[in-house]
Amino acid sequence: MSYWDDNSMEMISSWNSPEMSDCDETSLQDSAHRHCCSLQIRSLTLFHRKYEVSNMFGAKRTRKDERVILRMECEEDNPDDGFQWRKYGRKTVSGNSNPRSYYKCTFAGCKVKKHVERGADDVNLLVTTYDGKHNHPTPTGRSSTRSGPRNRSGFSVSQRFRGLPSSSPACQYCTSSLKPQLYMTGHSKLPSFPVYHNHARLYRGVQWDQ
DNA sequence: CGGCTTTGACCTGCGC
DNA sequence: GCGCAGGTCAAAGCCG
Repeated sequence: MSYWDDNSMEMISSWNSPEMSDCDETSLQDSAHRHCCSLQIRSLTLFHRKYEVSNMFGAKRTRKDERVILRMECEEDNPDDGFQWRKYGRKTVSGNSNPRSYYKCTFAGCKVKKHVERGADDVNLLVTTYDGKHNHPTPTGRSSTRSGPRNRSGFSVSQRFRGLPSSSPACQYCTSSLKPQLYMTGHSKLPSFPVYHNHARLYRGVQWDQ
């Protein structure tokens, strides 16, 4: 890998196990697979890389300390990453007919935000951008006074699969070579380009299994 | 009733 | 300085 720090080491070791697959319709119906995927998304939140790469798009935007962009295939609009988010906005951005949703971490005092959007040419491609650094550990469960999970959009698979063990058995679907791909980190604001599945490889700062 | 999403309006930063 | 686009706010409505 061309970059290195303690945090990234933690992230890399987390990502290498277990395998992440492309979440096709069939595999997403398997609860073990969905839980497996959610664990790996959670691992990504441990990754905080210092700003160190140039902005290849030439955009001159205000820097923020931490930004991580995750690209993956998933049908969930808001897949579980281990934290609880509250949706505060939704916007259609130029170049992408799919709206972008904005979320804030609901933990008291935590100012981490993220936004999620679908790929312009592939609705199964989910691009999640994290802004900031959590100042609290990953909650063990969703803090909610409600007795049961809700079905409305924005709630994660973890609520539905909370009963699964934290170390789920090997996932039968997680054998694909396609992994969720972190393709840009440390940039302040997203350049206004549509997220095309076939072109994302050009923009990634980090590519898995290279 | 509390906490959530939705959604239009507003704010702000950047490019020209 | 202006216009555009991204990001945020907040009221209204929904749901358990």
